[in-house]
Amino acid sequence: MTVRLRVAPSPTGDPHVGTAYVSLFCLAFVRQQGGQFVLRLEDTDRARFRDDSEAQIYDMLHWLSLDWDEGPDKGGPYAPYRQSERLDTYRPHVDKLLADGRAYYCWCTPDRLQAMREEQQKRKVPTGYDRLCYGKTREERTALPGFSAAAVVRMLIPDDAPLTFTDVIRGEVNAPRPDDQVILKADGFPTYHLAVVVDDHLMGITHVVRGEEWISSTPKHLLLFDWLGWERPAFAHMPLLRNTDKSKISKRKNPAARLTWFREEGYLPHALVNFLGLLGYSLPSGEEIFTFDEMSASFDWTRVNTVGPVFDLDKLGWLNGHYVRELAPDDLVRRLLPFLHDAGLIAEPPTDRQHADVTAAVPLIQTRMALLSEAPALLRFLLVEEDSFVVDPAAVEKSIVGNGAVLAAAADALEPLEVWDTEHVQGALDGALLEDGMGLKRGKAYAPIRAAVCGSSISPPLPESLALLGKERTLRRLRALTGELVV
RNA sequence: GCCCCCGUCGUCUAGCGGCCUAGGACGCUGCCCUCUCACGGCAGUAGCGGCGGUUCGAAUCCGCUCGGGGGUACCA
Repeated sequence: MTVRLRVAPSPTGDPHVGTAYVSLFCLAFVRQQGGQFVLRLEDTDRARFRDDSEAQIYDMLHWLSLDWDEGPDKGGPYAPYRQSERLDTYRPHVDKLLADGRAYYCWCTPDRLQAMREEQQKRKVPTGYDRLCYGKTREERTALPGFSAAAVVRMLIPDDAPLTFTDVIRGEVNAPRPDDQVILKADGFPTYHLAVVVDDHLMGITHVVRGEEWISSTPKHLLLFDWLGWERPAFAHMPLLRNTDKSKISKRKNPAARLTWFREEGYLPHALVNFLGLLGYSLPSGEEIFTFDEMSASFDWTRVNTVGPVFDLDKLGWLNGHYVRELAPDDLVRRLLPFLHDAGLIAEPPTDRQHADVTAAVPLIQTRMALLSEAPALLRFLLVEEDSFVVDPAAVEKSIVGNGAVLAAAADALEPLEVWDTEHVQGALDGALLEDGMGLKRGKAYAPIRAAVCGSSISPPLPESLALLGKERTLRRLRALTGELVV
């Protein structure tokens, strides 16, 4: 029997990091077992529906190479994969439950339900529907208060509803006793609870993998599977990703809750995948740097933790830096180009000169960034339009004031160079400024030059930087600051 | 309020009764390398929430307690 798992995001806004997290674990298992992974859109909430969300979900999962075998975009034997297009498939099951006496119509208004809950809370009893509508015809109900013309359908939860189930991550789990849950809304759409059960069964899903937040509604699903005469799937409730304050990760408190944020900030997709695999999970080998295939090969649900991990950006940054350093230089160049363009440093597409400059400079900055978005600051001195070049005032204050003589000496030493490369530049500089020249230590000598030419007190190695910059710009920047600042 | 889940360094984790005076990683601190910043190398810092049991022996099992989280919707 082949394993079939699914991820079921709701297109309600920016794709959520939890979708990628759950997808990764599903896929690790599916690929190991040779099963299928289904992408299903749970778009039954018309109020929160966002039009562009679906395309973004595809985009981000593709970016992460978390690919599905069946879905709304690629079809499959159980199409359609959008719940909004499956409305007809839910209705017969509702009718069956109604006919079997497992569900009933309810005409209560939202106001009445809210008042009822408030009153229950005041009395310190569990909140839940009071079954005012149960067993009544529409006509009988009309006479009572809080009547609404549009009816919903509710489950009739029996006293002996099963509350225990086996979770492949947690073992035996006790879940709370459910309320008479609405399964069909007044607008004719099913609620998540009905739709998920019907679709999971019809699509042959063998393992329901979802966030821990769903544990409390699992008994409703159990009941539905049983009532409809369907075999229950296996359940795996993943730990919830957390904000720093331990609350469930949210877009409001944490930029990392939005998947698009990672790409915008210059994280590498395989770094993010590796990091997500580290949250609530560890490989048997103890290795922390691993690929999807390595994770998949040894994947085991029982190794998934039950505690919700805090999403630690520091560690992700370190991992990203590791992967940046591992990139082939031309690959890094390709990934850097969009960031340099967004910073206004290069054209789109880049000129040959710009492309050559970036290619030559990449080896100098590869160990100097954790995120791709840090590249513009590192390469600004090289790529900026000459008349836009400015020296950071803090660097002027710190390294240039009082060192005009060093700049002048450096310019004089570089001026006659015929061959302009790292070796010759460094030779000229050292000859003029170190023991055979001004008698300075290299650190002392290079600081003002670095500030004047690179515009900052931090830069890639100096001789290499000057070699890339070229003689003309180097001398112009040195001369621009020599005169007025000599003490 | 009611119900459920969970509890090892600041963070991610290893541990599944003796191998633990608790291991690794990130972070942080110091040192080395060094033209700045990084990278790299080395060292250090810091934890089994608490209290009772069970046991010859508990981070590992049980109970209570405290703490955290989630659910409690015609949202998913």
